[in-house]
Amino acid sequence: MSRAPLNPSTVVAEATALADESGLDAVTLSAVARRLGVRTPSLYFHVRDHAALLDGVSTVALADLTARVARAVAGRSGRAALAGLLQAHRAFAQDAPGRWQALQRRTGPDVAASDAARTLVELTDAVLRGYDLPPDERVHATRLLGATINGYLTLERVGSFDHREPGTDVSWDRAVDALDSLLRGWPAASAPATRPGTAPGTGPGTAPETGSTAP
Amino acid sequence: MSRAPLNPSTVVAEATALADESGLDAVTLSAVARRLGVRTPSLYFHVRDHAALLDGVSTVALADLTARVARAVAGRSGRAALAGLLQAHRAFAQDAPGRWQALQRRTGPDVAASDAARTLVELTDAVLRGYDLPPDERVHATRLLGATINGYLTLERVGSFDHREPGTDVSWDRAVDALDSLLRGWPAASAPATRPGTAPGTGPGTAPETGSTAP
DNA sequence: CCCTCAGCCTAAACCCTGTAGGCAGAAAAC
DNA sequence: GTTTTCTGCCTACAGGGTTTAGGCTGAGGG
Repeated sequence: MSRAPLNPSTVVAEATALADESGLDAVTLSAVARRLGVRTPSLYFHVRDHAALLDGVSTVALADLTARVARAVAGRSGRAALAGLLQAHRAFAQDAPGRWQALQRRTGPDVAASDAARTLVELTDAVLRGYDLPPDERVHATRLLGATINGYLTLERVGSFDHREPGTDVSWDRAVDALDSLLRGWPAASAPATRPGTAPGTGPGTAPETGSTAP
Repeated sequence: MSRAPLNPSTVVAEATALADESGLDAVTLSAVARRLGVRTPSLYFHVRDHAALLDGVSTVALADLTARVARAVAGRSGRAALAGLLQAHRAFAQDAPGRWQALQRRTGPDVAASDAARTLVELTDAVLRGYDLPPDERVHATRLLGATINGYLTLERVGSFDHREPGTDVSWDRAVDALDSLLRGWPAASAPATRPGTAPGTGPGTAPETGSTAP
């Protein structure tokens, strides 16, 4: 096997492949170096350290997820868009488990500040705009939605749902219905003390509250 | 410092304390041995391996969480019980972060089959019985509830909510309202093909779908 | 007394992360 | 052409971790 020169994206791609095959815990510099046919210290020319390597995987993962979500919600609104959004997340977690795991960790600031992170938030907000939510409630709904997606996929992944019937596909369908129902009938805030400065803007510094992580 | 003889629960207790102080990743056999004033290999008389040590922490965590939930929902029903359940989880995650982390991992079968795990499911089901849910929908609601709790606490912990206002306490309150609203108005299943064998029993093999993990 | 065993120890194999310094070849400068 | 620079790899090593194997010691039992 002839050895092409390494570069950072090659190193990250190999780490990403390894993560999806064997889980994120298997991504060590040693293992990646072995797969690339070099000695471990040689990788330090291309990635700063182990955490930077994992941030690279997180970045790839975020771009992938964002692209999937964009495709899934394009041209849809209301429940169909919501279902698309949710299913994109679940399919991502199932198709690329290592990449998905890479989004469950606390990442460096570059990942949180990336364009993909911002796009993902915007896409989620776009889905929520199909529901008649008060503007200052949108951030709460976004967070709850992201929490639910992530929580569900985590529990599914670690087997928490394996111990009783029915299988998780049915519960997933029910969850989509439930979330749609919740968003259509989002409860009014009981306290009238709304703060004047809480517009749910998605400014450029916003990392996704919808499933990926931040520093 | 005189050295009392070690035993498995002492070793696990030290690991638990270390987890809460420095995070679950800091729990290595070496670190625990150092804190106990013994050499690392000496721990193998008391715990089988690293995974078993972490399972020990998970077991302690589960018992703690279950006790907290039991206290929080006792004598309450409806929204108050739900709020108590949710707040017990959140307080647990904040008071004992390492213990909480220990419940986010895939554990050995003993943890999933423990009495505490079963009790936790039963307590959650008891809370849900305060809502007018069809019996065969209860499992879906339980899973969604557990997913949401866990997802929220995870995202909060890794800082996903740090990037825009308002703070997460407000979103938490809104989430409690939202979940209460959802459970009160749980959507009917659209497909009439209910399977005949799907009674939502909480048999003794049931591990908690409400936040802890399974093998 | 001797034997057993619990509960610790050391030694060592193997793995990982990261730093320091060295080497070789290609490209740029003279 | 030669010399210099730099990229991109290497080895060596320090320091940390996990685990197995075998040894030692003191207490308890026969």
